[in-house]
Amino acid sequence: MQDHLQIKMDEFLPLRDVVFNTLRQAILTGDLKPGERLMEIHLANRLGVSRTPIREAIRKLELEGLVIMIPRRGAEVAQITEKSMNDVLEVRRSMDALCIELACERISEEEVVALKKACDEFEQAVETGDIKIIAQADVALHDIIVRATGNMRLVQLINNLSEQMYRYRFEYIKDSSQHARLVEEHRMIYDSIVRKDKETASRVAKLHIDNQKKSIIDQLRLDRSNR
Amino acid sequence: MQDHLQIKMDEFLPLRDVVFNTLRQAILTGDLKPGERLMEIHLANRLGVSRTPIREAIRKLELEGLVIMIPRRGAEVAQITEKSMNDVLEVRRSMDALCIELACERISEEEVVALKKACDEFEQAVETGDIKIIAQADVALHDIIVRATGNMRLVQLINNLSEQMYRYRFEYIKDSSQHARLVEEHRMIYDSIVRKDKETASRVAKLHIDNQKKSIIDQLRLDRSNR
DNA sequence: GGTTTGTATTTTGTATACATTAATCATATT
DNA sequence: AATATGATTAATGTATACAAAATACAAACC
Repeated sequence: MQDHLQIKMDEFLPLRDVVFNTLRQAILTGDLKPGERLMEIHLANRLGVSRTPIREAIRKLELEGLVIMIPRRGAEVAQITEKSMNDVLEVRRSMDALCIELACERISEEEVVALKKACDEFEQAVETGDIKIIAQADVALHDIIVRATGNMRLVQLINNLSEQMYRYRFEYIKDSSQHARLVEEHRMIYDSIVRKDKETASRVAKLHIDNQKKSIIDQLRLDRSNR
Repeated sequence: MQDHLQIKMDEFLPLRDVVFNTLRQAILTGDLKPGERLMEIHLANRLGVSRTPIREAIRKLELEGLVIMIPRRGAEVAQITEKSMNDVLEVRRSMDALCIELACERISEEEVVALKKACDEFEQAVETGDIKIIAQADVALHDIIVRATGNMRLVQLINNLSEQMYRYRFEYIKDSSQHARLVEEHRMIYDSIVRKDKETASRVAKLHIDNQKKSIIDQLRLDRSNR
């Protein structure tokens, strides 16, 4: 683990939640790598807190599937296998389709405007060529759709599933030959939501995931062979 | 909280997991009621352990959505609102459809046999008229289908969603006028899986949830008005 | 050489202690 | 009488202490 694991003090959150967010972020960004052990005293010293909040944070990470517990040996960052990624993508594909169908039914006028804006901003982001900006614009756009469902449980589940893909998504975005396709897909999604065309919307959403799948899995394989 | 909250000692599980399972069960069975506070010292005394494993169990229940945390006030059993139940059912409906479609593709010969057996056993369970036996047979049957997907993430997600419905499911099963319909639906599910007819299977799975929805929501309303 | 066994060390699992904040309740004041 | 206020109690948040298990490593043994 490189040493930029640092706690961001949020004055009014319990330490356990601060630690939880910190570790979660570290895992998602790859700062803490799969297989790496999370040793309590170590983390406690590094983050300048006691073991208690560390342990409580780990319990949540455990349930979230980001770390696995080995009894009497402690926690380590969960390995992402090809199988587990396929499982995630399979569910995500279906949930995204559900999201967009519900969005067709329930999206508000303001949200349609926001979605339009997000589409335009994504197009601009693509033009900058900056991966981080593009990824951020992509998240913002999808977030609008997910929230438009009004289903908070669904929001939470999608977020959890997205987590698992987080690290590997970048490779797809990096591939600039896909950018035109992405912009086009987003516009199709926008159009079909506006037209309340659930059929098309759902098809595009699934296609959207299918397109990402190959590069995510490739990246995953590459990652594994590099260890 | 009535006083049959008791710990079941599993020699080789960490206490936090034993406590987690105990509290989880207590919440699902309604032994711990929505809104009821989970006070650490009380629970610790009652279960004969210290606060530490209690707290760690609560962290997991928190992420699972079964309890909510109020800062500096502690945990209480999550209220199940009509909205949150609708959200759950909406996602569950879609996931069940996914499950059964995947099962069509991937179910093994042995699992088909097991599913047939589970169907028959459900029919027998219905004949006994015993709610608990029927509910159990129902769970067993659905479990086979979910597992037949081979998607462990999906299994985990469906289990989490089922939790939320757990308490309220019984009312539907109690209504014996629905029994014939249930048996019929199960047979249709079995048939369509054997024929690998994803279209029909998916439709029946959704219908299956839709049929349960009304009585679950009714029960929820009744539950709320009784407090 | 390889296996085994024993000891030291590390790490987790659990309990407890201390600090801080929230809730309670009685008393005083207007 | 109603509201404020202050002391008391109780609960959570955090840190630390202690016990037990796992690991690592070295010496003894075959």
